[in-house]
Amino acid sequence: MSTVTADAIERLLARRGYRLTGPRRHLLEVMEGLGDHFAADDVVNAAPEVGRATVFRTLRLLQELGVVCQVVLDQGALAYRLAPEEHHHHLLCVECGAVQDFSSDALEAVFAEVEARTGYAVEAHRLEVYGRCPDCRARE
Amino acid sequence: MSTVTADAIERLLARRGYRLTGPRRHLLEVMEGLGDHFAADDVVNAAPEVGRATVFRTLRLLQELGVVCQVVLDQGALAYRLAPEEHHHHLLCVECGAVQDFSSDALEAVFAEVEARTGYAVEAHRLEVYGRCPDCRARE
DNA sequence: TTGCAATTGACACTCAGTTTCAATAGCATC
DNA sequence: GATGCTATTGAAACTGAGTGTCAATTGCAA
Repeated sequence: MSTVTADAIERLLARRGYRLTGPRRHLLEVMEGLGDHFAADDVVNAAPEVGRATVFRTLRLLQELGVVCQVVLDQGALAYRLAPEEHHHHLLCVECGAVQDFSSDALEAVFAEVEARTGYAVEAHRLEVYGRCPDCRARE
Repeated sequence: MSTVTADAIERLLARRGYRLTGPRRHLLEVMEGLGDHFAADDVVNAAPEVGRATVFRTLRLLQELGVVCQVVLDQGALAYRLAPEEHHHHLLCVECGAVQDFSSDALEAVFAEVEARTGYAVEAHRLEVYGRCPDCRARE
């Protein structure tokens, strides 16, 4: 899976005219080892041989490419996550911090309603859901 | 309206055992003058006689009381906003930056589905919708 | 192999938010 | 109205997240 991902991203970068550099490869590997979500500085610390600015630049680039997405934690802090291909939302456990993805068709109806009521043209959105995961619920 | 708000908040603070202090009064007034959303530092700058730490403490307190809410801007930066009483979401114009509120019953169905599918107990959520407002759409 | 533009790293900087702690000030009580 | 206790405040230094600059490096196409 790791090689598939690296391959896919390699092709993605080339197709968009970006170079496949050592630091970019390395950062992707590091992120795969960081769990379901991580702070920018986790990446900086886990890749000491890569410059701080490069970490942030790469994080931004990978977001544009759809490879990485942002997660808004319950207190408002930002974290990052390797993104699945499809459009998705995040479900966060407020107790253990786990993050998992979900998608929902019903959400489209919400946006259609909003457009009709407000006259806005909806272009994007962010939905983060906070709750307690099955494991944490069982544990108490 | 301004006095009603101040009154309501005064009672809210007292009811919860907080003191109604000069800085708290002053910050509320300042926020009312800052438009539909503002950065924390906008408040710091607009109230130079109040200490920086107090601004952040007050912002946090007012969030707990439901008087102020956070807005996640399209690039991920956090802003604040005086909150309407009811539960609501934000609709942001990516062109002019305007923020307005909306609510949606259809969203409840989404959460019910998520709970059923994942076993999570949903406790809270954040939904920000980005688009172009009627004015900006007309202007082009 | 070469050349050039994309990329990098070091470093200093900004912006957002927190911590600490002594000084101040609400507010309940007398 | 004065008193006293505790919540609150302000100054200042600090952390964490992200950006800007610019000379040096390096993919990669030719």
